[in-house]
Amino acid sequence: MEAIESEDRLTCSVEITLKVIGGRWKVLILRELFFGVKRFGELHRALHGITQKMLTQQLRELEQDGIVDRHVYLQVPPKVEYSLTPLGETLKPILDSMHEWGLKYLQSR
Amino acid sequence: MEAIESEDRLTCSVEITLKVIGGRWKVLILRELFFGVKRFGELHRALHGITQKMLTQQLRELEQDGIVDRHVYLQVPPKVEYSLTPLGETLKPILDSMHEWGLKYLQSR
DNA sequence: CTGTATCCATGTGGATACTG
DNA sequence: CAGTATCCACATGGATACAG
Repeated sequence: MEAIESEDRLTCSVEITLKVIGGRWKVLILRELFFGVKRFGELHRALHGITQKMLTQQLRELEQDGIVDRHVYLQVPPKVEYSLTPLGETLKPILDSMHEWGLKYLQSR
Repeated sequence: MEAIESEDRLTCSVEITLKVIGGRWKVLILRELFFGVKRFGELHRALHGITQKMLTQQLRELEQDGIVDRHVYLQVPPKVEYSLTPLGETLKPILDSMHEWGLKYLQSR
């Protein structure tokens, strides 16, 4: 799952949404960011098992897709904060309903 | 994306939902089935570019996940109809909101 | 602390041919 | 008509080491 490129010709806008949130770790990253602003290290600790490469990669894609904002503090040691953009916030109802559906799905099996 | 196995230990129920609908062609297949019962060949023609293998594979996974129902008519030539299960129908609001979000996303860029 | 760079294993999806 | 069976290319994701 990579960031959405202009060459993409997705036939269905559902696929657009799926491409934005469909990365291996993206919904987990978004869940953390719904709680508030997080630093790189905080995200790294919160998402057990993710590698630095993957975290960076997924964050870059979310950034390119306009979902998360990256704020770099020019200091040593470096400090980078990630937060949801207004567009990113609009994903919350969808993620919530997917959460609800997932729970019901598990109960029904 | 494969069917959900009992060994899966997904930390977040959003991921469950994503796993069910996240296959390469699944949301497109679901869109067709929201219109009503469809035969294998109808789906094959509707989803331009999908191979028989992929269509079969994605349908099997949706079937295993309890989303679609497969009805085989014992006749020659064979006839197989696919439809949404009640559980599958409950996905419609989510797909609808993803559709809405995708549209707004495209407009905002 | 917050990343890059490299290399590599695996999975996912696709082309093609064949079948009950 | 509705599939299976092979074979294969590429993308995705991960381990590890290194860097500003």
